[in-house]
Amino acid sequence: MKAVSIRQVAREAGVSVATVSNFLNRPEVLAPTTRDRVREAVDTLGYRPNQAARQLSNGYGTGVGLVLFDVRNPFLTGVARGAEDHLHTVGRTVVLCNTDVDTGKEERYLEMLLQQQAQGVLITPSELSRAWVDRVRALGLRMVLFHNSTDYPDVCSVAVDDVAGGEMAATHLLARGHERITCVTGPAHMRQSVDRLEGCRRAAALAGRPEEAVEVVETGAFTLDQGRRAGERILASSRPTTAVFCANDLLALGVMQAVTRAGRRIPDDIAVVGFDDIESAATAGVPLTSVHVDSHALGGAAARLLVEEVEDPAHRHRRLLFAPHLVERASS
Amino acid sequence: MKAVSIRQVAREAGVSVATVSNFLNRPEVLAPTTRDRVREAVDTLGYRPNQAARQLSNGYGTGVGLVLFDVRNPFLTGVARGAEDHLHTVGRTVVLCNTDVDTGKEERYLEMLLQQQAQGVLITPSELSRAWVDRVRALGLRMVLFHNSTDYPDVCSVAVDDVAGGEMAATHLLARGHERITCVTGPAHMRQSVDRLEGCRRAAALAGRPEEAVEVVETGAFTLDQGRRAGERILASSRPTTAVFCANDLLALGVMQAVTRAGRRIPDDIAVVGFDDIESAATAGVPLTSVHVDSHALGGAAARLLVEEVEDPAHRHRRLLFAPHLVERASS
DNA sequence: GGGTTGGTTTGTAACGCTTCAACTCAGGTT
DNA sequence: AACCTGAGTTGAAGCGTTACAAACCAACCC
Repeated sequence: MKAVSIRQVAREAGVSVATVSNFLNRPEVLAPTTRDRVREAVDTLGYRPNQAARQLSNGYGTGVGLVLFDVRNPFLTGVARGAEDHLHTVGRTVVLCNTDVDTGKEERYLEMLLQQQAQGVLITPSELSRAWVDRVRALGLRMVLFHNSTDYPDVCSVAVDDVAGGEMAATHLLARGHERITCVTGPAHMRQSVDRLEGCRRAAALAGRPEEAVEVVETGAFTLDQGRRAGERILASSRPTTAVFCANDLLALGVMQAVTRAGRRIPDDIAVVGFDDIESAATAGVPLTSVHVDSHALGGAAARLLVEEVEDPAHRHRRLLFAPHLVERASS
Repeated sequence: MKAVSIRQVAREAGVSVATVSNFLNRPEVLAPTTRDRVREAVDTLGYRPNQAARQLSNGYGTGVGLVLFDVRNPFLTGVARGAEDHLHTVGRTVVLCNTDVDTGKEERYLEMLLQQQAQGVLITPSELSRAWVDRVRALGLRMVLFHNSTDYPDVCSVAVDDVAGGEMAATHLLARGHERITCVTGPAHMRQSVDRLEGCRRAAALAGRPEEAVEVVETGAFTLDQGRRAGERILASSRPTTAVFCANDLLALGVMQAVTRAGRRIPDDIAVVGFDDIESAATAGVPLTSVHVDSHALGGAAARLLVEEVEDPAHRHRRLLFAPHLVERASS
């Protein structure tokens, strides 16, 4: 089962190996008759160029590292699929790496990708910093970050516009006639909490509502359980609400459970809007209105940026911000 | 930014390249002092072996193809993660490929993996047949299938024991005192429908119930919408039911929506059990009892089988069947 | 007829590593 | 003193490709 080499093809076609190599890489330089002869030889022998040899000679391979916190995160799964789709069409190969936000693992993966002479990495950086960026740069790895930060103009990155998302959710609720909005956020130090809340406030301001029109309920984590508790707090509040915007779908589902359990109707008594549009949002008892992010497009865009960086010497680093959109369902 | 080669390390350490190569691959043959000298040279120079060169010389690479219908399928996402985890620990690299059940795409991916001299593939075959297996074999690609079939004893495969799963779901319901069970299946030609139903029937038989104790409701697809319709049909039935087992969670969630909408209570009036234990099962309005499959373990097992096939000449092909387990929640 | 041209083709030196037969040499045997 | 042993080391031949400079050659020009 010895693989066919370029030399055998050359012999079969009665030409030199250089000609076969040209056939593979620059067919247009060959005389038409030669081209046909080589093509035939390739077909009859079932020749398959050896990627390793190619890479050794070229100095770089076709691999691209996809370094993610965890593919199981549905958002990242979409990103992975989007990246793979595009990279495949441009002849690249995707090497999947899960870091679990562990800088050690991340480091080892980058090291491995370097040995493979990967063309670059699409990465959710575990610990982004100037030093980190510089170090990866120094390794000679090109990269595109999945990260929402304006601090690194010398790296390409793609991210979601959380402020815009929060704004569209709140605008939607206000347009439905709700006077005030209760915004359930995650931990205050997380960018998502901050930005989505800011979008919410901006919508209120734009609609001419006073600042108190947005009431904040902060939770300790973006979980179902925390959502349930937030829901109970909201119901027990002295100033009842008719509209709740949650910075994430799990929180929203939790709030809905609490509300339903208390015998209140959704959306009649209380309208709820989430963020992320996870699968559970659509399949919930009362399907949840949510801010949807096109993770597939995001992954594709990252892939495109990387390929551009590799192929275009005039490449300029840039940051792509993706606008989400609202998916209206029964909960609002 | 020229990469350091083995030759430079050899010079730095004052030894031959063969010795450095030995240091890398069989350190135990070196004299301790030499070993230290080489180690030091490697460190100071920051040497990183070139994977392509290694592969060219060895005749095979470190890559393993992970060829799936679609990583976005939550089950396959888990499989992917499980496979990656294990392959990483044994120094392999995962190449992600999505086929969308398109034999053309699948074919192209296998071709590509062959050029990369991948060690093998873990695959959800788009169209399994004797001919297909033989062809992939002929290409010289080792493989492990994610497929539930006993027809190919000459290939390793891993799958879920659907019969056992159906049985545990039904046993659970019967143990709760339900006299009869309505089993909502997907299309009758799909293996999952058949096997899960069979498990259900087996449980009834084992519990000494008559055959009519299991009533079948067939649907056209494993979707939420079909579940809703099945639910309506069940509610409208002349022979009311108190327990429903659905061959998949989406069907179960649909049934639950129909039941709740009709003002009946879960689990008081009707108990529901699903299959797959997708995320939405846990986050549903009434958390859904479901048959859980450890996709991570499945992926890991497939990876292990492949590695064994590569490394152990005495390897025997085999089929691994994974027993699922029931996750009891509020719906039953 | 000799010279030029430009389209084609080719010989061969890398690319960086592994492997294996061959070699070295200190220490032990006879 | 001649010989053997075995641990440690090494030179060089690949592995399959690419790319470059050189060679070839038919057609064309003076």
